Amino acid sequence: MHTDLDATFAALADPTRRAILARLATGEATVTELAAPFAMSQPAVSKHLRVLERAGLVSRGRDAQRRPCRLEAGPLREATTWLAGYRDHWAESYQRLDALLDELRSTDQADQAGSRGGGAR
Amino acid sequence: MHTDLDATFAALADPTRRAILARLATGEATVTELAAPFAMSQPAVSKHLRVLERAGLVSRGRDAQRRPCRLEAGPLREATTWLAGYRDHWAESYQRLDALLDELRSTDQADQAGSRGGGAR
DNA sequence: ACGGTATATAACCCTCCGGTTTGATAACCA
DNA sequence: TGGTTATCAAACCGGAGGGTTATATACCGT
Repeated sequence: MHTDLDATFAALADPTRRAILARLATGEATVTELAAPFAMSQPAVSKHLRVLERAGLVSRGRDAQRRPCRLEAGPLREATTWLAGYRDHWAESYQRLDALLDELRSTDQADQAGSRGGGAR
Repeated sequence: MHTDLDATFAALADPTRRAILARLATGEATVTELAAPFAMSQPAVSKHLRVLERAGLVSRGRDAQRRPCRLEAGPLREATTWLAGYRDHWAESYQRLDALLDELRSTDQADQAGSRGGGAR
């Protein structure tokens, strides 16, 4: 379980991969679809997908040549469960973090790039 | 903003650093105290602390020669806020998460005075 | 069977990371 | 003043990470 969190957090530490996850939150997508928005080669994106897959954050099916990617949110839940262990500390330091969090809530949307309305906002 | 999450998740991706945070959750500690449980040199631990400090997860005071470390949970909250954007996806496949979600939701409402939509499920 | 599309693999860069050992800095204690 | 304690800084090393280009693989459509 060490290792799970290791892989999960490491996978989330890259903005390209977080953007891929945000895109996948809107539904399945192929590798080329996922690669399109980025200014990098297709193999680079494939590597990112491999990292996400190894972390269990993405699974892939098969549709002819295409290999559609799907979000697997299990590891995200595990990560959140781990973070929840520090909830009390957020609360302690909350008052002086108030401003920061307000700012964060607005900038949050940019990073989540259209990842459906349901969540944090 | 990307960079914050980059540094935060990258810092959390190492089990030694997570252990350090867990230790600091119980109160301040000096570098040597933090280094004691680990089978690695003190400079290695200092390096980990620097990573945590750069990520804003740890701050340090000064007590004579000692440089006590203190947990700063702000980035953890930031990370959780990001993860919360995927709440709906966890919920799809994991009903046993209800307890955690309820707990988180009630905290959010208390802390943020309903600024966040309660619409998740 | 052929050409095009979608994706993976290989080989190769360069940088960053986690660890080491050694030596420097700074503050206490006598 | 000298010695001890606590911590940092520098130099180094092996390996992993993120990127590239070029090439192979697999499947479709005709």
